[in-house]
Amino acid sequence: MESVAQTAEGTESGRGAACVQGKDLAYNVFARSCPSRGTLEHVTGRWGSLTLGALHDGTFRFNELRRRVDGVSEKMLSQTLHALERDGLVHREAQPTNPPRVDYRLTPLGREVSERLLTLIDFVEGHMDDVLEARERYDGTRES
Amino acid sequence: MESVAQTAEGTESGRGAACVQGKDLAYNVFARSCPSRGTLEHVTGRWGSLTLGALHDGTFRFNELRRRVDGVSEKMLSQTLHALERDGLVHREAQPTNPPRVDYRLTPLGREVSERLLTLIDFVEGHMDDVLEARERYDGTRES
DNA sequence: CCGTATCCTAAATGATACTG
DNA sequence: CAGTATCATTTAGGATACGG
Repeated sequence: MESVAQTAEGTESGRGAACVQGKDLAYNVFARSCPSRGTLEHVTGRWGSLTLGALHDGTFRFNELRRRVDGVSEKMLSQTLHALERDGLVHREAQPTNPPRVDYRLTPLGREVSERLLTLIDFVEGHMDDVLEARERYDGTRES
Repeated sequence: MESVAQTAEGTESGRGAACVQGKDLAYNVFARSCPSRGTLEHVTGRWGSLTLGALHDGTFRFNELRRRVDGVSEKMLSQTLHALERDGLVHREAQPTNPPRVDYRLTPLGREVSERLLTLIDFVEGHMDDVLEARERYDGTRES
């Protein structure tokens, strides 16, 4: 009987141990080697978050997405889309035409994720002035 | 007069161009080199997201945090906390005692961010079974 | 206890070329 | 168009040692 992750000592409030094993609330990103941590990284990763955010606006082809996610390379977008498709967040539909046409869109699950992600993104964007101001204060009290 | 980022062509719906310059809604993570992208990465990054999530539960000392964020190294936690402090999301309070005692907690802004982040994290954790199932389907239709 | 400094490895990313 | 393959480079990350 080996416990999967002994995150906290037990005295504190929230989110301790417990990853998988049993019935309900079993996943815990705070525990190393919990599969949910990997998925969270796909979702919140540099390109994953932007790709999910872009797909929130509709259905797009590969190169359309590339333009919407400014700065992403072919390789990274391809890799990101594969990971999100594998996790069941993105649906890929290839038309057997010539030239080929491939459409990407969110699955219902992916839509729920991107909804919550966009809530976060919009909040951050909406408070960038506060962040930039905080940075100036932080940097100001330390110039050597 | 050089436009900062020509993300989309204009035909599509949402989130095109516009980063900074003027009055209100000016930041756009989808544009390369928009400062909000950097902050989003601090917030959603591998250790940033877990650190903000851990701090949602209260005030913690450095090594308490290290235990809560299972697997983080001293170096990464230190770096992460500095970035979050600089962005005005985390407050650091050092007592001049011996041995030293340093407490970390969320700022009001950081709390709002972590709230939205946790909404996302909890959703992902709550649907890991769906994700894992999707992965099996994905992998199943492709075993060479 | 709370870190920083250093060194080193592994992973992520970018650039380029090429295929169906 | 929609990618994959390969290679070069950058960056993140871990281990360790040391200092306030």
